[in-house]
Amino acid sequence: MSGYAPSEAARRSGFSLDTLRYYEKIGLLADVERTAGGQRVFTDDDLGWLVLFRCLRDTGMPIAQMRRYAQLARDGEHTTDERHELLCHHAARVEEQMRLLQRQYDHLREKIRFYEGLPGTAPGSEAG
Amino acid sequence: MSGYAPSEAARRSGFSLDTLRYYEKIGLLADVERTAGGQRVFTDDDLGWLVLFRCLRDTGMPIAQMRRYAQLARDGEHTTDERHELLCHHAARVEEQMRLLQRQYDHLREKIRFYEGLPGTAPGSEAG
DNA sequence: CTCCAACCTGGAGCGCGCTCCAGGTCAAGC
DNA sequence: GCTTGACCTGGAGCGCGCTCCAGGTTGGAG
Repeated sequence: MSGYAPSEAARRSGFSLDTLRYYEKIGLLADVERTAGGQRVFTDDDLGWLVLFRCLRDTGMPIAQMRRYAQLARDGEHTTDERHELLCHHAARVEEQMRLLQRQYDHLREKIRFYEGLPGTAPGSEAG
Repeated sequence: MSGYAPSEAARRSGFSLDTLRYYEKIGLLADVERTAGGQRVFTDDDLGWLVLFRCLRDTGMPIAQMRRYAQLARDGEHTTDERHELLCHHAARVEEQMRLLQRQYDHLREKIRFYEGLPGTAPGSEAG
């Protein structure tokens, strides 16, 4: 069950080996277990964190904030409120991001419609 | 109607003065008109381009591709097919981006639900 | 005519998030 | 035991998209 070689962890998480090492180096991923010889062994727990990091990264959270979250989690149960709040704030930002993306996507579609000769919109100021 | 000072163009477009100069320098914005003394005068047309650039930028198009699009537009009418295609490809990428964002947002919401003690999900591997 | 805020230029610098490298170590298979 | 590919470290480098700076010019208000 538990105990993945770096390459396996990379494959499963979708992060590169360098990124995994980087995440540990900057203290995002807590110190990863090692073999006697010093090679990393990733646990299911580590993998769980990586899934979370991918989620947060894909939704645009800066690394500094992920670090903060991870640190809070390491600090123990009494930080759950703060972690909850952090995620809620982030979710609100993601919602805003989704609205903006949708709006600009609509603009883009309008522009494309213009190229397809369908009316629907006056060309507006000429920009390509 | 036409003829905006740099600060006005910045205000209207939401780009900084430095960014406007940068966009011209790299050939994204075509050569902007100047006063006798060399100060920029932005036209409605320029503003139209800036609106488009904001749309493309907000949807994640790299500057190199925006440049390509702008160059095609400058090259004339016979590039409309290619421009259309470029925008369509981009729109497809944006759709994928929106799906990913939605998916990860759902994950995030699930995580938040977990903090709120509502069941709905097993905690899964412990990651904060 | 004077002033000063807004503008100009070329070029350096930055913040982010990795990515790559050199030079060395580890460990599984033969 | 030897080979070989995966792994280790510290640190430099990169690509993107700006952002800032110094030192000089412009141009509208008073």
